[in-house]
Amino acid sequence: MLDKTYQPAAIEPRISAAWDDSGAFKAGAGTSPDGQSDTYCIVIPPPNVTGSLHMGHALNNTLQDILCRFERMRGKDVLWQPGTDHAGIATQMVVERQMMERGEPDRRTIGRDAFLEKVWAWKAESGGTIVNQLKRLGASCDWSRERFTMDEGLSQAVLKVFVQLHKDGLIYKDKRLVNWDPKFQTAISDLEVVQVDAKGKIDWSADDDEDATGPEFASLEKALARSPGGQMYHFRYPLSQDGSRHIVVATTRPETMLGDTGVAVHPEDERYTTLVGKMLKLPLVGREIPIVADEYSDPEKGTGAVKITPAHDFNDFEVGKRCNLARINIFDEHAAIIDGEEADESDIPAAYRGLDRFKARLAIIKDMYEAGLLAKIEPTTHQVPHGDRSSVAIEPFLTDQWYVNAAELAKPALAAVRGGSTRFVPDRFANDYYRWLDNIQPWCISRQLWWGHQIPAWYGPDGEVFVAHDEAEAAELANAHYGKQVDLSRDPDVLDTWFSSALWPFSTLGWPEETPELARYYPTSALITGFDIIFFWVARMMMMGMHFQKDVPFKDVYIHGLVRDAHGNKMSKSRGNVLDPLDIIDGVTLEDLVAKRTAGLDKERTNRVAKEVKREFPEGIKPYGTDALRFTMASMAAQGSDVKLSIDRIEGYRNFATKLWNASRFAEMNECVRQTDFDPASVNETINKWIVGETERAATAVTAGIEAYKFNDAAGDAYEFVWDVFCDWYIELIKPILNSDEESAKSETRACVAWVLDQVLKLLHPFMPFITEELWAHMVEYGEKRQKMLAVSRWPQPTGLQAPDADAEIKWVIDVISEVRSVRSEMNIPAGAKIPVHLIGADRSIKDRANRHEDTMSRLARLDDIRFEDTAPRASAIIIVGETTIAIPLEGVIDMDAERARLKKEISEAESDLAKMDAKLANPKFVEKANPAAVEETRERKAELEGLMAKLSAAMARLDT
RNA sequence: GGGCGGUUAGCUCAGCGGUAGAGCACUUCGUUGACAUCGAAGGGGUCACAAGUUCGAACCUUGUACCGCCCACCA
Repeated sequence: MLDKTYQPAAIEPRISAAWDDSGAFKAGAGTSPDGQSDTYCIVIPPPNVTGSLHMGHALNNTLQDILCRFERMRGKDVLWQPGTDHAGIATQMVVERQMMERGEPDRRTIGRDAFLEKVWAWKAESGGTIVNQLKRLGASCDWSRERFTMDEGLSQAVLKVFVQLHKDGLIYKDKRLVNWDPKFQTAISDLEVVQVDAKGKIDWSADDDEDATGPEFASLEKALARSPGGQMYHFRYPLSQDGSRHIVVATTRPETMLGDTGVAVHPEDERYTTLVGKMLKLPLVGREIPIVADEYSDPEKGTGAVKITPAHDFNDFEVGKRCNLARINIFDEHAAIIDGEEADESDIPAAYRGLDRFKARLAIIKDMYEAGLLAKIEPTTHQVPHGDRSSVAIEPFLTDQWYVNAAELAKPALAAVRGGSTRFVPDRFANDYYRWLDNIQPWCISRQLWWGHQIPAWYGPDGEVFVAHDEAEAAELANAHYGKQVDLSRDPDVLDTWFSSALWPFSTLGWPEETPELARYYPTSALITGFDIIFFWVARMMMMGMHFQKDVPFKDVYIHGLVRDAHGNKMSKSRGNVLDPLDIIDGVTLEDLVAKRTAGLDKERTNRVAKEVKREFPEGIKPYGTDALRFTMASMAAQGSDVKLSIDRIEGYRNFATKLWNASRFAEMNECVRQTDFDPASVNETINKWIVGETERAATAVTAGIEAYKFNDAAGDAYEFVWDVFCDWYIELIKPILNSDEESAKSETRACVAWVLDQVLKLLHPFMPFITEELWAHMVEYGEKRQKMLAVSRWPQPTGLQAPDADAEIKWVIDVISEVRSVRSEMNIPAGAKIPVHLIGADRSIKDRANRHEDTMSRLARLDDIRFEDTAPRASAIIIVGETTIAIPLEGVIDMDAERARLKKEISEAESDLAKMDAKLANPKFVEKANPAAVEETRERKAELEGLMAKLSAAMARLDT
C-alpha cells in the first residue's frame, strides 16, 4: 500500500538510483531494433565545473529534461549530452582567492605548473558537485558521456580549430587596444565589459575662485575623495608660441593627459581654424603636441577641442592613426603609471611614476589647479567600463593579442538563421542575434591566464610565430623556416573560455574524430538557454558549427528568462535574496538559511539580510521535493518572460503532487487494477466514455504545448485535467459505481480508472519524473507486473476517442450538482442536511439521465429524493440547467427574500448578457460582415438566454404569488 | 541616442480580434471511507492612458506615461 502522505525525500534517491542502473538515458537506449528511430539531441549548457546549482540551472535543466523525457517517451533515440566548462577566469579567480585566504604564496611565486596542479586538485574536489546536483534535479542526461571542456578529446578539438582557423587566415595576432582588466591582468572581450554609471557631484569653476592658484585646493581635494568619479575636468593647454593663450579641453580621465599626443578640433569649427597645425605645450609634462583637425571632434560637445590619448582610448586610437599622432603608453599592467626605463622614454614626470591611476588622477588635478590650468569641474553622469568578473574599471591598453575574424565567420551563421535552418523561440531573439553579428568586431581570444587551453603557438628567437598542433610540429615548421634547429618558446596565454564552449555541440560528440555519434546526433535538435548568453555562446556555436561542420549546431534555440525572487528582483548574493534549489527540495532551517545568505557579507548587510530572511521565512523552508520545484519552473516558464519564484507557488505545486499521490491511493484502495487488454474504445458506461474523451483532449493539449515549447500551457493543461477533471469530478462521480454491486460496470470502471491514471502518470512524467515513476511502480500490486519503467514507456498516442453524447450527459450532471450546491450554500442550507429536488416537466431523456445518475447526484449534491413533477411547489428555489428546470422545495426552510434576491441577480445577469446579444444582432453590419459562425453563435446564445430568462421570470412570478 | 519587452483581480502571472481566466491570498461553510498539503460555495477587474482601424478591441495601429532589459556612444 502507498503511504498515507507523499514524502519526496523518501522516494527520490531510490528512483534516481533505479534510473542510473537501468541505463535508460544512454544514447541509443531508445533505438528500435532496426536502428531506425528518429534521434533527438540536446547538448547541455555546460555549467562551471566548480560551480553549484542555482535557480537558473534549475529552470534551464528542467526545461531540457521535459523535452528529453517527452521525446524519449515518444520513441526517439534521445541523447542529452552532459558536461562541464572549465570557466577560465572564474575558476582561476576562485583558486587564487583560496590561496590568498590560506596565506599561501601567490601563483606567480609558485609558478605555472604548480598552480595548475592546484586548480586541477580543486576541480577534482568540487567538480562532482554540480553534476550530482543536476542528478538530484532528475536530469536524464546520458551521464556515461559526460565531458569537460579540458578533456583530452575536447582539447584536441580546440587545437584543431585554432590551427585550422589560423591557416585559413581567420585567426591572427594583432597589436591593438584591448579591454584590459587590471585586476586579473588579462585582456577580456567586449562582451565581458559592463558599463557602470559614475555620477559626479562636484561643481567648481575657476571663475568663481579669485585665487585659484593657492593651497586652497585642500577642500576641493576632500570633495574629490568623497566623489571620485563622474566629474568633467576642463584643463587649459597653453599654446607653445604664446603661453598666455590656451585651448580648453574637457576630460573625465585627467590622468590620461600624461599620454596625450595631440588635441583635435573639428575641421569646420571656426573657433579653432586658425589654430590647426599649431603646437601646444602639454602641461605638467612639457611635451609639444599638435592641434589637429579631425571629424571625430564634435563642436557641440565639451569645448569642441578634445585631447587625444591614442594609447588609452578607443576613439583616440583611431584619431591618432588618421592624424599620425604618437602612441604613448603611460600604464603598466596594474594600471599604475609606468616607472623605470619605459617611463624615461615616454617623458613621464617623476612625480607621477608608479602611482596608481586614481592617485595619479588626484595628483594631476591638484597640480593643474596649482598651475592655474584647471578651469572648471562639472558634475556629470557617464559610464565607466568595468570587468564583469573583476568589477574593476577596465583600461584600454595597447597589447599584442590573438583575434578571430568574427565578421567572416558570422556570414554563414547569419545566413543559417535568416534562411530558417536554425529558429529562435521566441523569434524576436533572432533580431538581437542579427544586430550583434551584423556589427561584430574582431574577437579577442587570448587571455593572460594560466587555467585554460594554452594557445598552440611557438615563437622562434626572432619572434617568428609557428602555429601547430604540438611542439614537434612547431619545431618542424621552425626547422623549415630557419633551416636549422632553434629553441622555441610557447605562447604563455590561454584561450577565452568561450572559444572551447563554441565547439561544444560537436566536440562533445567526438570531433575531430568522425564518430558515429557525430554522424547520428549532429545537428542537434534544440538548444535551451538564457538570453544573457546569446552573444557569448549561441552566436559563437553557430559560427564554429557552420565553419567546421558545414551545418547548424541546432535546429531550435529556445530562449528562456531569468529566475527572479518573488518581488521581481534579480537574485544576488549581496541582496541576500538567493533561493537555493536544493533548499527548496530538501528544506532548510531558518538558522542555516540566515547563515547561508549572510556568509561573506559585511556587518550592515548581514543585519539587513538576516532581518529580511526572518521576516520572509520565519520557519525556514520546508522540504517540497524536486517535482514541486520542477513543476513550478515549467508552469511559470511562459515564453519570453522571467520567472518570479515564490514559495507560495511551489507549495501549491507540492500540494498538486500530494493530490496525485492520493488519487493513486484511491485507485489502489478501490482495486483499480490495470488490465493489459483494456481498450478505452470499448467502454460502455457513460462516465467512462466521458473520461476517455477528456483524457484524449488533455493528452493532445499537453503534447501540443511541449511541442511548441509552451511549457506553462502544457503544465497548466495537465494540472487542470488531473485536479479539476480527474480528481474533482471523475473520481467523485464513479464512487457510487465502485460501491455498488453491478459487477460489470464496476470492473469496467476499475480498469478505466487504472488506464486513466496510467495516462496521467505519462503526461506528468516529463514534469514530475520522481513521483510519477514511483506511482507507476506502485500501481502494479494487483496487476500484471510492468515490464518497463515509466521513463521509457510510451507517450499517449492520439486515440481520436470522443463521445459527444456522453460529454453532454456528464456535463448536465455536473451542472446540476454545481447549481444545487450553489443554491444550498446561498440559501444557507446546512451542509449535512439532505434535501429533495423536483425536476419540472422533464422529458423522457432527462428522466433517463436523472435515473442513471441518481446515486451520483444524490451523493454529491446531498439529495434524499429526485422527483419528476409538472409544476414546482410554491415555496421553492428554482434553478435552470440547460432545458431542465429544477425546483428545490423548501417550505419553511427557505428564506423567500434570499431566494428572491438570488433570482433577481441571476435575471439581471442574464438580462445584461441578453442585451449584449440583442445589440449585436440588431446591428445590420454585424450580421452582414461578421464571420457567419460568430453570428450563428450569437443567435444560439441569444435563444439560450431567452429560454433562461423565461424560466427565471416564471420562477420569480411563482415566488410572488 | 538606437532597439526590445512589460503595464489584466490584493499579489504573481496566463490570455493576444467574438460571453474577462489561473494559482496564491481573502470571506463563508464543511472531520460524508483518496486527500484538511483537502472539499464546497463566494467576493474581487472601465484589461495604464488617449486617439484610430473594425460589425466587434484586453487583443491590431499610432501616440503618451511609467517600469524593465539589450546595444552603442558621450572629450
